[in-house]
Amino acid sequence: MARIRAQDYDEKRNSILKNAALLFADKGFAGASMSQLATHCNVSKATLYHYYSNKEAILFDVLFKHIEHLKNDLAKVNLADKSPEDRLFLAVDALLKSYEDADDTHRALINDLQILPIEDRRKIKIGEREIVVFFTEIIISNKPSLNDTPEKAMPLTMSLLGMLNWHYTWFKQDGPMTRQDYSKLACDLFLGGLNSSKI
Amino acid sequence: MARIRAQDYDEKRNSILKNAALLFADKGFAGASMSQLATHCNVSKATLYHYYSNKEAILFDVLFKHIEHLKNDLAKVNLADKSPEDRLFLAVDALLKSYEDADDTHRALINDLQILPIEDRRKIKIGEREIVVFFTEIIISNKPSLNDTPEKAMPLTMSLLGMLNWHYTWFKQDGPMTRQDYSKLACDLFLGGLNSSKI
DNA sequence: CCTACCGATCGGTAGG
DNA sequence: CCTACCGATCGGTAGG
Repeated sequence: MARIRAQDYDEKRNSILKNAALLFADKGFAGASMSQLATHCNVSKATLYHYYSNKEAILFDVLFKHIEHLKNDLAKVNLADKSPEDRLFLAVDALLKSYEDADDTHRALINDLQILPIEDRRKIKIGEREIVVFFTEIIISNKPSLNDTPEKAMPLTMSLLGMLNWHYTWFKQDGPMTRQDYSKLACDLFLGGLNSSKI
Repeated sequence: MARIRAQDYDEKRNSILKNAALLFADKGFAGASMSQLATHCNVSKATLYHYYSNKEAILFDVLFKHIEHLKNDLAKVNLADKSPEDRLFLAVDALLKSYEDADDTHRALINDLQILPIEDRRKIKIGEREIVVFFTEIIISNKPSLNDTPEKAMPLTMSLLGMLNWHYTWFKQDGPMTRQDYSKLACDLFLGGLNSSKI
């Protein structure tokens, strides 16, 4: 009989990731200590080193899985047989929804990515770029003439992603506007601008 | 005869602020040590404590002066006798220009503000809110009907500021597009959307 | 000889 | 404004 992993292996690993994201987001990578993380996870510090070889490996796993999660949620959206406008709305709404339980990880990505060694950083950046390309293609399907002015496509995509990625700084969970309301507003604003005479 | 300050007092203080912003932005507040900062400034660690009572006081000064600088640059823009569209463009362009030599400080503000104690944080937030109000008023002058739907004005303002504040993550100094080019594009996109039928 | 940890402590370095 | 340090805590690892 083959040896098996502890039955709560995945559960514990997920607890480490979740608490690490929270601590990294709140105190920054250097400000969050392994001791604090251990306390938050109700395990010993040695246990953390059983799951991860060092602190950086935890940060990498947090950020990498975050990007994978976003990519998965976007890939699940069924865009076939939809109008270009609907495709944009569905993608924007899926991204904001995917951020919903990942605000900590989102903040850790923005604040702490540069801590990682170049090679790890590159692996994260590749995933980020896939998401950018995903949105760029939808945007171009909404304005095919962008194929003639490719130098405009990137700044326009980053303008939309700027709106969405900045969302966490001001959005109030218990305000009058839901995340889906904002998806609609951001899409209307962006598409209205994209189709105006000046762009 | 009254005692005078060292003739290079301001120069040295500015060097501390500039190098601190760079280190905080690159390594995060906790990851940037006072020893490293002293080395970067070519002074001893004790000298830093002559200018600032502790590490947090340096962070506060970096962030507070950054906001003051942004507010000053915006206040200098002459908006009188300008069309609403021109007012928005001038304000957006002034903000992006003000960010030009302050990318480090901008990143420190985004990453490390929450490190500060609540009272200091509040002082920074007050300044940020003044900037938001400044832009909200210009946006409303471009679409007076927003006075009837005030719940839309804030998310719209934050959408514009999201584009501008996210700019540092993708903008390349030596790319084909200048900051002023992007000011124009962001304004056209935003105004086009603002004036479209859906908003 | 493995996996899954624990209490205690290492050599260095942090802010002050 | 320096050298010389401190109490404490850091990330990481020892034996069992």
